Formats: sequence, structure tokens, C-alpha cells
Amino acid sequence: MIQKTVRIQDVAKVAGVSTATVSRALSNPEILTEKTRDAVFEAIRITGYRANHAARSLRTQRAGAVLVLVPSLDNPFFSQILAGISAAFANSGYSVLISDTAAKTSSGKRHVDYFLDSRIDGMISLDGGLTEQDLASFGQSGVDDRIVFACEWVHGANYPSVRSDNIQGAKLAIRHLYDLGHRAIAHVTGPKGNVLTHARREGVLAERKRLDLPVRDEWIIRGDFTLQSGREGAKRIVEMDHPPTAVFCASDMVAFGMIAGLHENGVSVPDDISVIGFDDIELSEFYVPALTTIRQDRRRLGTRAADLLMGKMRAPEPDRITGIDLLDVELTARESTAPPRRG
Amino acid sequence: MIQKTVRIQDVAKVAGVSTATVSRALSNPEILTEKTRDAVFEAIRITGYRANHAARSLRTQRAGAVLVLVPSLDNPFFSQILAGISAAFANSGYSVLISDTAAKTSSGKRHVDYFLDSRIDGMISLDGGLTEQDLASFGQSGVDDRIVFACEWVHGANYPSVRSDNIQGAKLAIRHLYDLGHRAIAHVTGPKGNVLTHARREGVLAERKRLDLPVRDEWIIRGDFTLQSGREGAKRIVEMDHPPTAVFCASDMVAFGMIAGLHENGVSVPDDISVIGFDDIELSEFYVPALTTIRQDRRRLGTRAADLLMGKMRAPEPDRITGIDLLDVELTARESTAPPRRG
DNA sequence: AGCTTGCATGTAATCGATTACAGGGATAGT
DNA sequence: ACTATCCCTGTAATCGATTACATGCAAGCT
Repeated sequence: MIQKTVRIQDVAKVAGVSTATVSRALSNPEILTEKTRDAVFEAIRITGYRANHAARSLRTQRAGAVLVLVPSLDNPFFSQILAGISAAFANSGYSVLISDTAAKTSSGKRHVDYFLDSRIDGMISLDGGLTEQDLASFGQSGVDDRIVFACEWVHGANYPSVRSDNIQGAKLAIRHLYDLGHRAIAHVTGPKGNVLTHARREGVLAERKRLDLPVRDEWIIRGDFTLQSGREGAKRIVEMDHPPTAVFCASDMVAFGMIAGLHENGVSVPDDISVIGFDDIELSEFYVPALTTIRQDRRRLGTRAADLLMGKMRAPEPDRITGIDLLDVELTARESTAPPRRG
Repeated sequence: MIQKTVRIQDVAKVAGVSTATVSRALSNPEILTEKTRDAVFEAIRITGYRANHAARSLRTQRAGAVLVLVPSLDNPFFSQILAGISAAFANSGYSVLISDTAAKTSSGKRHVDYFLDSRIDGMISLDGGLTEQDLASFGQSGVDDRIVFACEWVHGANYPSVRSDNIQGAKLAIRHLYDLGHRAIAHVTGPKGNVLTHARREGVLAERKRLDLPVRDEWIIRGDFTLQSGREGAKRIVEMDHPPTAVFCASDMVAFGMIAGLHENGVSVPDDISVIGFDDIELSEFYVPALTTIRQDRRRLGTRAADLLMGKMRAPEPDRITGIDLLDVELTARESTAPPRRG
């Protein structure tokens, strides 16, 4: 049964008032007489009226939606951040659109298009790897001040961002391995150019230096946050003349790939080699061996970013605060790390 | 630099034509003279014009967006389905909105609201657990024929759906364990009321009967597709007087939880107990032991559903085909299953 | 030449909600 | 009683793109 659209006029007619009054009942109920207000709400109930989003959006020049850019939905790491964002926007009148940047590359669609088509009012990017071109487009379109980064960020650009203390996290990881007695420590990094890769490696190098640990170029292994890259890292390690006794992986997914890869080669974790990850996704507790890792407060990363963006979108304009909101991380020790085997 | 909005009028002025012509250049370029068309495109280039989505949507009465309902983004199972959906809609003019139904329950927002606000033209639900109330709302609003289910479906309701052959998958799993020599086989189900739970259990029971396997009530264990429920299942199993020698888990995530839980209790997989999952998410290959599982073609599940929905949305109306598109599944044998230990 | 046909383009109504401004009624003050 | 004030409500313009209908022009036909 298709029922033809109920317009604000229909409600007005039923309630015996003007369209303006109906509109006000919805946006400013307190300025109406109680009697009028009740009549309108009753009419809305009777007619089953629902505001047409397109019409409202056209008139108010606001889209009522925000876009979240996710590097990859394959990685369960992002789910809790998204949950946090969704929760924060739940009763705000904004819809949350999610777009997977990895999937989107195939189509030629650019993200600034969402702004330019006035489909969104703001954006949270969990992807720090936007192209120069994208960023330039944002600048030119004057939407710069409705963009917030979470988790990742863009090096050198002045967007507000919420992020974990990655350097500190990496230091904690190295320190943990050191305390267990490890000296030969390898690190599987994230992909080239990624800001997290850089920050975490920086933490590794700093702590390694501070503790005066032995250094070997081959112990810094390029990865890309995927399971597959962890497995490849494992292959590299088992072929080394001087293999490390412990590996710090730049993400939990990499750590899983690493442990799986070592396992395939008959190397046992943590008996032969210790492995530590980064993120503390839910699965880490359920891996075998349970993964020692650096915990990020993913949900808070999301809610903070959402609150930040809502503030930006509400602000009159000149509020060009581009602060960095740094969240603490902590070590979660489980089974995948242990003292090195006595040679 | 904020530049004021370029309207279709501005383009028309620059090109020396009417607004109608500009509009036509965008929607029906072939009906214009080459000369006019070029002039319009040139003017669009010069002015940097972008169509206002709200205005177009208001006039055409189409939202240009579809909504995908996901039970939980925590489960990486859904990522590839989403990727498939996104890819299918990539150049269709539709945006894809993603909503996590688990996260949404906290807010009072109902999914039919998206239709009623004319924010979306159609919906793909990966969640078969919509409330009666939701379904009734869809029916009343006459949006029934713009809804497609993928992966899950609603029992007894006549929505078109794309799904894997769950019964067959369960049978394959049981058969695989049987062939390895197992006779005492347990099954951790999905949550109560879920259609997948039902189908997979049905497959288990049918195959168990066909192979004349021993039956024990406690060998059917209630789960809910989560890691946690797998772990709890493991706890139940280790406390049994007559524990099974193999367990078929209703999802890979449950299987991971199961293996982790068994491990915590000193039970080794597959040496002591074999475990098989369902889904074949990417991680299954990287778990230790690598998980034997039933493979679903997740990406195709997504693209098929998307194509189906696009057809529905294009159709004149009466095309009320409510078919079921059943996709084949296959067994992927890995390390987590092995012949039972010789007592 | 006069008339039809067909095609390209223009004019203006329209989608539905918001809101500036106008208007009207009640209350209070002199 | 008359006027000023305030508050509530109504009228109508507006947001920007689409499209039914009108128009005008050129080509083809008799």
C-alpha cells in the first residue's frame, strides 16, 4: 500500500494552523502556545507526517550527515572507533556515512565530492594517507574547518586530530621485551609514508638507543598492517643469520600474521621468539597464544573525534583550533611474550 | 577561502544558455547540439559548478542513497560483503550508507526512518533479526519492494535475499569430520531465533542422522557468533563427562573463541579435539592452528544483493519477485581438524 | 510560396520545508 | 478609552535543480 507523501501543508490543514507553525512546532516547540503545539503534534500523529530531508536540507543549507573515511573495513581495529563515532552522533540529527577508502579507489569518486555535492557537513578521516590532491581540494573548497582526523593524521597539515600516543606505545613495547631479557629485537613497521609507521618506528629507535640495544638493519622490516605482511616478515626472520629473539609488530593483525608465519616454519611463540602487537583488538585476547599488545582506547578515539567535529560544525567559523588530542596507551601483557630461551 | 555556491543559473549565464539546457547537458548530453554541449561543459569547468544534491533530490524525489544494515562491524566477516556492495554501487549514482544495528539500538532511531525521511531509496539488510515492528513499518510505508536481504534473511517474510547454502555447508562440515573418523561431534550454534542458527543446525541434525552418529543433548551448545561465546562453549566441553572429539562452530569467530578456550584449559586443537568453523574470513588462514572452515563467497554475496536492489529500484513497481539466490559454499581444510586421537 | 514536421532550446511551475517580515490580539499603562 | 508593547501566528519568498510545455527555426514536401 503506497500512501502519497504527507507534506507539512497537510499537517497544517489538519491542525488548523499555518505551515510556519508546524515547522516551528518541530524546531522550536517552546515558542508556541501549549494548545497550538498539542494540536500540531496531534495532527502529525494522525497524518503520520515525516519531514522531507531533501527539502529541509535545501532550505537550511545543511546536509545533516557526516562522512567517516576508513582505510579498510577488513581490519576489525576500526569497528570500535566507528561505534564510538556512531554513539556520539546518535541523537545529534546527523547521519553517519562510512566509506572504505581502499574499496573506493577503484571508482574514480573523490571524497571532496561529498562536500561539493552538499551531501555532508563534515568529515572524520581515519585515513592519514589522503592524496595531496584531495587535501588541496579540501582547501580550495573551504571545507578545511569541518574535517577532523582520528587515529591517523596528515603530517604537516593543520587539521585537528585525536590520536593515541604511538611513540609512547612503541617505547612501552620495547621496554617490555627488554625487561623480559630480550636484546635482539626486530620491528615490523607499517606501510611506507604512513604517519603511524613513522611514529611507532621513532619510538622503537628512541627506546632502542636509550637501552643501548644492538642494532641490525634487517631487524627493521617493512610491513603494511596486514596479516599477509606479518607472514612475510616471519619468512624474512627465519632466513636470517642473526634472527631476533623478539618482534614488535606495528599492529595486531601483523602480529597474527607473524605468529602464523613463524608457526608454519616450525618456530614457536613465545618459546622460540616473543611477539608483541599494537592496538589490542578484541581478537588478541583470543589468539593462541594470546597476544601481548599495546592497548588503544578505540572507542574513545571515536567519541572524541565526533565531539570535536560537532564543535567545529557548530562554531561560527573563525574557531580554527587545530589541536592534537593525545590519548594514553597501555601495555597488556599476555602469552605471546616470554623471557628469551637460554642459548 | 570560502567561495559562494555556484548555481545552475551561473553556469547558464556563462554558457549563454538557459538553466534547462545546462540541466540537460548533465542528464541527457546526447540530445544537445555538440556546440551547445561544449559551451555548457566549458562553463561548468570555468565556474567549478557542482550540482546541489538536496535540490536534485527534492525535485526528482530520489535520495540517491541506499542503506546497508550490518549486525556488527566488530565481525570482520561483513567487510567483504560491504566491499562487494560498494563496488556494485560505485558508478551507479548511489551513495552507500552503512549502519551498525548493534550500535544503533542504544539510540531510539528506527531504520524505517531513513525511508520516511526520504534519505534513502533502498536498503540491503545483512541482519535478519529486525523486529516485527520494523517489518510492519516497512510494510505500512510501502517500501517493502526496495528492501533486499543478504547473508541473513527474515523467516516467513517475502523479501528477496541472497544467501549461502547454509544447510549444505553444515552438512559438509559434519561429513568432513566424519570422514576423518569422528563420531562424537558437537555443534556450537548461533544465537536463538537467528535464521543462520536454524539453517546450520538443521544441516547438522540431518547429516548426523544420515550418518547415524551418536546423539547427546549437551553436544548442541548455544552460542551467538561471538568470540566470547566460543570460549564459553569450550568451558562447557571440558566439563563434560562425555566430551566430543570434534566441534563444528557456527562461525569462524566462535571457532577462534573455542580454540582459545580449549587452549586455556590445556586442550589442544587438533590433537585432542578438532574444530571447524563457518565463513572463511581472512583470519582463518592465519590462526594457529589454521582453521578448517566452510567458505562463503562473501564478496559475491554483496555484489549480488546490490545488483538485485538496483534492479528493484529501477523496476516500474509490480516486479515483486521475491526469489532466493542461493550461493554455493565449499569446505576449506586446514590444520584445525585431524583424525581423532586413538583412545 | 506555404505548410508540415521535427528538433533544439527557453520559460516557468514545481518539489517541501524554513523563516523574514507582517499582522493581529491581548494586556497593561496613562 | 486610547495607545504602546509583547507575543503568537500567518503570508509568502526562498533554497537549486528538473521538466512539462511552449516556442522558434530549419528542412522537407507539395
